[in-house]
Amino acid sequence: MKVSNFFFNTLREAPSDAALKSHIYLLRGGFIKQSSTGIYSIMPIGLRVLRKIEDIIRTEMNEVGGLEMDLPLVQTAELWSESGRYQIIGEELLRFKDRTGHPMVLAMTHEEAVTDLVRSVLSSYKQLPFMLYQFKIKYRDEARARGGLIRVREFIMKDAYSFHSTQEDLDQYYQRVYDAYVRIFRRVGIEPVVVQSDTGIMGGKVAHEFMLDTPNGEDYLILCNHCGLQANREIATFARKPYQGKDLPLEKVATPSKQSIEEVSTFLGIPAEATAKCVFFDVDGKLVTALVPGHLEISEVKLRNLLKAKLLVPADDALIRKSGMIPGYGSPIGCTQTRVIIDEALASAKDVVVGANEEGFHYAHCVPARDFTPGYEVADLAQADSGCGCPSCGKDLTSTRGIELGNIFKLGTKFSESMGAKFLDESSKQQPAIMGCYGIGVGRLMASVIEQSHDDWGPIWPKSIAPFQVLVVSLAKDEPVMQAADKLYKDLQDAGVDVLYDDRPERAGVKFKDADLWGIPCRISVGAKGLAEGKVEWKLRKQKDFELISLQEIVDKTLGWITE
RNA sequence: CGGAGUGUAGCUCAGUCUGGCUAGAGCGCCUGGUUUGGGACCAGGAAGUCGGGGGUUCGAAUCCCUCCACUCCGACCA
Repeated sequence: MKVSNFFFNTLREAPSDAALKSHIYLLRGGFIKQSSTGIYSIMPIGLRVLRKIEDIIRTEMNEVGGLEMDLPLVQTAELWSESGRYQIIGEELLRFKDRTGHPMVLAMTHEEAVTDLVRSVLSSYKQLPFMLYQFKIKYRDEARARGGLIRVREFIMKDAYSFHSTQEDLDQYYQRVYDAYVRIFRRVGIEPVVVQSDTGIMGGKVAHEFMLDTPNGEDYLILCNHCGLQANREIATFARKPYQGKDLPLEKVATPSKQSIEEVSTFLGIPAEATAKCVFFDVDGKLVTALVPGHLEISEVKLRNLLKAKLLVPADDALIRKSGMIPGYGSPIGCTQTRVIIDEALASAKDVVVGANEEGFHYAHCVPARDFTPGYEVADLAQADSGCGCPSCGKDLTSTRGIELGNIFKLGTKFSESMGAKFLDESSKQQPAIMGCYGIGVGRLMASVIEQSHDDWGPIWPKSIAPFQVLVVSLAKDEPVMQAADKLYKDLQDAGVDVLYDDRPERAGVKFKDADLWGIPCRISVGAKGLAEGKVEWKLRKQKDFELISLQEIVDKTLGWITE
């Protein structure tokens, strides 16, 4: 491809609404154009990167026996009612009516569609197992798209679905996909952090997320640097260090207008760990009171999973007071009208400060096991944080942020059961297929590679997914230089190299700046000086300096570099 | 959905507070010339419903009302 024939633009300055490096360089290099919030057009050079990422994923999916197919983007509401998700999922699912007034949705994921497809074909265990996958537009009506391609509304996802006759078969296959995922991310230049994750509205029990470790990530990860345990903070378990004070009788203390943990602990001169944080939730219209040690946060995901709640939101004052609790001074002591759940750490804590359920008063020296009457439940409720104990080795955990690149779920029979994707087993018994599902956001992956690989001048693509592997630049308009550059371009093309040729009559500086913004990993410059000695300049994007290579050797050197 | 902010040329922005000539600059783009190794220079040129609507006023990019779009933080997130 010649640049003079290419449709592109590069920006000297970054648009002011881009904050992340990946967003800035995708815009400046002309890879993408924003159409509206979270919706982007992909320019030719950007599509070349996306396609190369897709090819890598496709190869690895085929490697584990995947079969590529294509499912509809527009689906009927009935399909989503069958699984129950039409009712459960909120506004993120875009609903609309077709011309006949029939309720429809834009698919945000394809479990329903694939299960519908499979149930129409599946009848016997002899057909199992198999895995179907696709690269498909998803639409999610995100409350807040952000960060360029990191979080968008419309995006291409590789989604894959496997079907099995036994749990063992799924377990085994799940591990194969896990390994394939690690290979995929390594091939695009990312060493993923794999964490245990919540299964959310997908149902199922086991799930992993493949994350890019970066301060710009929107997920929080809990890691143990000693034993290697890794989990999403939403579900990370940890070893408690319950506060152990003195054995003293409960004592009511005045804490006038001190409501927050910080205010109370400062006022009483005690550490935050020596308090109990009392948080109220509205769970399907009923008040649930949850308590964690004062220095920790509640994990709403843990609570939601525990309660199997559909809707869990912070309770408003009216609901709290109606149930006999006082906001800011709440505690389970003497409370009878709400369900009380306390974190494991509090169950064995001693001498903590809790609310007195009375405006302006707290209780000191509380021993929950002794004083929380009439009753309570104990659960893993608190969100792990750096400094908490590792649940397997006991050492301190650390916290970091990450971008979720892909995930894998053991779905089980959630969809096959509710939608009737069943088969006859060896003993002629009807069984629901056991499913797994596996996703990767392609555009997000492209952006993540830049997040991890760039310098002050632009992205640095690994050659596996670069828009072109090699860029040939002519540095002068005079005939000998142009002819030599033309010939080199043709020679490289003939040798099968994926090459872009900057044949524009621009100054060298302009071409070099564009080359950096395109991030093409190898640049070969043809100039008058070098040509006088029969040489051209060879420079890798990630290196500072170039070396002179003779025209006779340059094609072989390039081929050698490509197959390195 | 809460909080904060921004909307003037393709991009970056000035002008708005304190209303007043024909709405500006740099970059980019077009024409001609001069240049030619890290975003050159000179001359000329095209390009704007000042986000939309309504209002106040002799007069609105500027003041008021309202709607919209976009960004960031938070909530939410298969």
